[in-house]
Amino acid sequence: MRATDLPRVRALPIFANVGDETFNRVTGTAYLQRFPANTTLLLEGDPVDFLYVLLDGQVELQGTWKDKETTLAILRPVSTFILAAVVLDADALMSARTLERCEILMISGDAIRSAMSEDARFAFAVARELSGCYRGLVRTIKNQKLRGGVERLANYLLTLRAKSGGGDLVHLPHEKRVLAALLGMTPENLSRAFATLGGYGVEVNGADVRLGKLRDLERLARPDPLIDNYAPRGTNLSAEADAEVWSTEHQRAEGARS
Amino acid sequence: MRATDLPRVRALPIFANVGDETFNRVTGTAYLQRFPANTTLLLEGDPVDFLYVLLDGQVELQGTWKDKETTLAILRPVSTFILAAVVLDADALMSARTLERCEILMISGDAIRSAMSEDARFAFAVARELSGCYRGLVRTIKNQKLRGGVERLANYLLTLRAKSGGGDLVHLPHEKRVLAALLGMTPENLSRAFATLGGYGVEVNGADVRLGKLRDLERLARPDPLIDNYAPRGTNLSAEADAEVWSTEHQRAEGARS
DNA sequence: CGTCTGAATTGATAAGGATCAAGCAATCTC
DNA sequence: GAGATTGCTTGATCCTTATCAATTCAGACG
Repeated sequence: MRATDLPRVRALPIFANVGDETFNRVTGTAYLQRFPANTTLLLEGDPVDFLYVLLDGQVELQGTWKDKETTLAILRPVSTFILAAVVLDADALMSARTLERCEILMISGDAIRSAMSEDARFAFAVARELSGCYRGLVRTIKNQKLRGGVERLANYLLTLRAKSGGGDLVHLPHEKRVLAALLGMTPENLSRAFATLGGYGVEVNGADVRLGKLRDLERLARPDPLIDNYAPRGTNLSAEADAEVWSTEHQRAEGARS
Repeated sequence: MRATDLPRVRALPIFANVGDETFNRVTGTAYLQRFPANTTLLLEGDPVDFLYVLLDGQVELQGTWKDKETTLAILRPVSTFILAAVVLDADALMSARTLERCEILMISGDAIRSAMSEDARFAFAVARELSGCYRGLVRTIKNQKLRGGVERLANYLLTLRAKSGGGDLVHLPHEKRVLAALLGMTPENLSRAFATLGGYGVEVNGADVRLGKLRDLERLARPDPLIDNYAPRGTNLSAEADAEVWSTEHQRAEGARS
C-alpha cells in the first residue's frame, strides 16, 4: 500500500478513532489491489482470510441455491464486506463480484482479530460497523417480505433520489438486471414495474430516470424510515453504522418537529 | 437480580470471557423481569435503553408496513435482542412480543457501551455476537429470495429436526400462524404447504409433525449449509456467534471427509 | 357440560410474479 | 461498416401466492 493511500484508509470509520499503534499493525500488512470488472473476489462457502474494504468501484454480493441466484447487496465506496465472517473466522455466506473496475483494500483477518482483542476502541468500532450492516439487512428483509415488486422499485427510486441530492433526475448506478436481482424480481418484471410507475411520473431513458410526479410516487411508495434509509452517501457518511445513526437522529428530529 | 441468577447470566457467551470487573459493572444495575405471554416488550421506532437477554420463553420479532406485518425472527433461550440498536444508540427497527411467559434480563445500554469502550474482550464478544446475528439474517434473506414457500417449510422442518436431536418426530414450538409469518406466507398457504409435503412423508397432528420419508423430503428441500444452519441448540451452543462457528467447522469437517 | 372463541383447514377466485419466446437497440469486435 | 452479442422490452402463458369466505376442531370459560 502506497503512502498516498494511507490518509483515506485512516479516514475509514473503523479506523477513525483508533490509536496509531493499532492502525499501523492492522494496515501494515494490508495491501491495495485493483480488479477489473466482473472479477469474482470470493465464492460463498470459501474460507475468508481477509477483510475487504471497497475504496473505489462497485461490488455485488450474491447468493445462490440450486440453479437460482440473487443479489444481496450492491456495495459502494467506502464499504467493508465479509466483516462478520472475519470476526468469527467463518466461511463466507455470500459471493462477491466486481461490477466495474475496483480498488479494494485487503486486510489480514488474523490482524483484525488480534487488534480487536487488544484495542477496545477498535473492537467497538468494528461492533458499530457490524451493527450497521445488521440493521441494513433488517431493512432489506422487511422490504422483501412486506412489499410487492412495484413498491420495492418505487421506494428504491426515492431512496436513490435522496442519496443523490434530491433532484428530479436520478441515474441507475449499474445494469437493470442487477437491480432486478437486488429487488428480488426477474428482469422482465423490473421492466413491467418501471412501466407501471410510468403512470406515477417515472420516465426512463436508459440508465437515467426522471421522477416527474414526486407526490404521486410517494403516495404509492409509502416510504417508511424504519425500512428506507435516506442517509446521504458522501464523504461524511460512508459506513453502515453512520448511516444507521443518521437515520435515527433524522427520525428524532422529525418527531421533534411534529 | 437475585444471586441465584448470576451463574446463568455469567455463562452467556458475551460474558463468558470477560473479567469480573466488567461483568459486575454491566450486570450490577441490570434486572431480571418476567412477562406474561403476548406482552409487547418494545415497538419498532422506539428508542432503546436496554439490551434484552431472553433467559426463558420465546420472543417474536416483528416488522410492519402499511397494514402488513411479518415475523423476522423467533428467539429462544438464550438470546440477546436489539443488540445492534444498543451498540449504535439507535431506535429499534423491529417490535418484540413475548409468545409465552418469559424471563428477560434487561441491561442498561449505557452500561454496555461504556464497558465496550474500556474492555476489548467484552467489545470483541459483542462483535462476535453481532456477527452471528448478521449471518443469521443473511441466511434468512437467501431463504426468502431463493426458495418457494413449500421449500422454505421443508427446510424449516429439517432444521428443526436437526436442532431437536434428529428423531422422526418434531414439535412446532409455537402457533402455526406465527410460523407462517416467519416463513413469509399466509396461514392458509402454510396449511397448503403442509398438505403438499404430505406426499413426502410429512404427517401433521396439531403441533406434532412426523417426518416419515426423510430421503424424499431432503430431495425436495435440497438443504444447503450456507442457508440452513443445523447447529444443535442446547446449553453448549446458545449464541448466534457459536451457531455460526459450528456451521463453518461442521462444513469444514464434511469437506475433509469428501 | 354447553357455549364461545380462536386457530386451522378447505374451497373458490384474483393478483402477482416467473417462464418462455420474439424482437429491438446499443455496443463491441473484426 | 457489417455482423455478432448482450441487455432490455414486450407478449403470451403458467405457476405461486394472496384474498375472501365458509367450515371444522380444539381449548377456554362460565
